[in-house]
Amino acid sequence: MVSMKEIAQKCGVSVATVSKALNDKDDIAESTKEMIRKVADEMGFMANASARALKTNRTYNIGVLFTNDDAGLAHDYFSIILNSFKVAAEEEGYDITFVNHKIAGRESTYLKHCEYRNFDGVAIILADFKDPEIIELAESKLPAVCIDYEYYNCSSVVSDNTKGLLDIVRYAGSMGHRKIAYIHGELTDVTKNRLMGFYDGCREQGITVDPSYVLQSNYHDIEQCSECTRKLLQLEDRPTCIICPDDYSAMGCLRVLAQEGLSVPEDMSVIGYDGINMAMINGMTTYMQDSIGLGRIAFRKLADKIDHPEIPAEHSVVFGKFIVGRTVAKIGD
Amino acid sequence: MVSMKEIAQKCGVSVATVSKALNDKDDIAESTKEMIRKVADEMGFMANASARALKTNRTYNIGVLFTNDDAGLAHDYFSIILNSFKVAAEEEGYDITFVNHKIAGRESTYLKHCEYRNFDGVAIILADFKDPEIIELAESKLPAVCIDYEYYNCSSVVSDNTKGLLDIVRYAGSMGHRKIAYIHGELTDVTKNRLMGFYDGCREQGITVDPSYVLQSNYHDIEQCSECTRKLLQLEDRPTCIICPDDYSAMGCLRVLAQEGLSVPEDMSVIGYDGINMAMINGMTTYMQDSIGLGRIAFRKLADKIDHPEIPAEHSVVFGKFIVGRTVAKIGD
DNA sequence: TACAAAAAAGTAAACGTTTTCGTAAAAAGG
DNA sequence: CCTTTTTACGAAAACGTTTACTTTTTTGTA
Repeated sequence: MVSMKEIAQKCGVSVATVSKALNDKDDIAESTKEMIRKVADEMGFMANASARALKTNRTYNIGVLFTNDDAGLAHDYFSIILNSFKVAAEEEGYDITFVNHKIAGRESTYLKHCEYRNFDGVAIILADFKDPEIIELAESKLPAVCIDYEYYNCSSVVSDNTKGLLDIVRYAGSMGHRKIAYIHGELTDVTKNRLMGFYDGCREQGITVDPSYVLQSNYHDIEQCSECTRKLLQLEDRPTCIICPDDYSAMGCLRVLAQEGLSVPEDMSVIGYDGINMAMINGMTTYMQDSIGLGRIAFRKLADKIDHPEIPAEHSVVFGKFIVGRTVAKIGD
Repeated sequence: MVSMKEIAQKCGVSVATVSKALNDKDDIAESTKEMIRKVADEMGFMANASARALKTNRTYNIGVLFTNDDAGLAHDYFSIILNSFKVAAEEEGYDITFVNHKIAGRESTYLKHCEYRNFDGVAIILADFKDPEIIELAESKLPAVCIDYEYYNCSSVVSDNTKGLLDIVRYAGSMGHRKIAYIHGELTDVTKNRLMGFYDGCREQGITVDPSYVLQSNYHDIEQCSECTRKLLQLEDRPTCIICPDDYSAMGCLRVLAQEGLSVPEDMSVIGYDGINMAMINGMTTYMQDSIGLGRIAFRKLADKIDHPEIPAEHSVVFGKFIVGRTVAKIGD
């Protein structure tokens, strides 16, 4: 690896001059800069990020927390957010590195890992938000941004979950559905907001919610959602429309319906959530979250926080879009 | 950030002793080590990766090349490989950072980026293998491993593409199919091997391949695959079975068949490739690549190369598994 | 021409580690 | 009790940058 020292020698100037020339400082003559840049190119010079970081306390590297549980990077919804975050970050010269809790092979904490790597900031994209280690990280001094979760002094970007469910229920209502079931995910903030939207929507339509129509499953869990679907089918007074926690677990719902010989949407209407690729291809009626927007805005928030650590935490909401597919029937005429 | 200097002061020893104690060198008394470790813990000490890297020329950071084109990180097949690579790497104390060709916001090359960040090695997981920048990277001194592509002096891990197609054709043959179409991807090494397996299988079964049954599409391209499917349907003598480039683009094939009012598998059999989640859920007959194995083995190869740069490039093959789904009918009885 | 001001370049310390080499003290050997 | 070996630790240089400060050179002005 050729270093500034070698360039300095070849150019007959000091190392400081080389550094300043390559960083385009204004106390170096333009002619000297050009000469140095030319030689640096010829010699195939590349700065050393470690040395630079050591001196400047800035790595231009962002930590990303993305759990390996569940589908990990293959998660159909969060992987898109991550990709969009990555694209935005690279656009502005940041690299991204995954945060884990090992350092040099031995156990550590997420926060320690970030300190070790000197990340300029961290994005908590997919994680168990109740994990004390995650909380420690979010509440630390390190600039951070959370996706789909709000901590007190950590910026966040969340989807408009309340409106999402409201739109869904309104649509179902407009199609004549009065018996609407909602299989929701674990009771996180996201779910609570969606439930709020669900109840609001029902109230608006003058629908009294049958408590047995509201079931708890888990996000991204096909089996659980299948199980809940079976329960709904066993009810004396079946719903006519089932809202699933997300498009992926909705596959479980669809499978059970197929097994029971029910066709969608003729015998049962189904609505998903997220707008993942597979759902769109298969004509699922769903609420498409703006995952690309989520990732991009999350990066922006984080970059702002890195540049201006004094700005207070901000909580942004990103709006999605209701998608009319082929899984909801018009009924009751 | 508390540094070794502060610990040294508090302990009344030198910085060198602190470093050696924390790195468990054997010229430090056990009692001293314990004392230093205790104080370090109390003070919340965390080493500085940049400083360490500067001194040791080792970052324990691996660069991962994963293009943003196409689906990017949301790619149903490669994201699983990446995840498995990530898990394996983290297991052994490596971090992973994405490689791009920007440094501090200005254009650069992939190789330069790796030099800048001092990666110990690089994994080329999803990329345009004909891009000169990628070739430069693969052929460089930097320890590297490629997935699904072979360069001369770069280790690689590839899937058993020939056997994959052989198994597929054998199965189709065993189900009575003699008119088998193959929509393949771009003419890469992967495709060439698959074509070899395809022709081998046909020969084995005594099937003369009708040239109009072999069409070129692109991987992961639903539209192209739809288009090819339409072409096949227009043939006077239609095939009875269509093999698609991959499970994802097979969705295009299925959609066209549905549009034409053909049911699968009664009117047309369809076989995919990859064994992605969506395909498995939907009962697709396909060849499941061992993507988890691919990622894990790729990491192992890379780690070995990092530890022993002198070992020559190795090319490993990972075997997959044929999956019998519900998209191929038995015919001809 | 002389001198101040501005421009250009250099000096040296610092960032936080690791590691080689040196040395004092302790232990072992005779 | 003296010499040799071993053990435990420290001093200092080095990794490749950046940057505050100083020095030298050039330019401008009277």
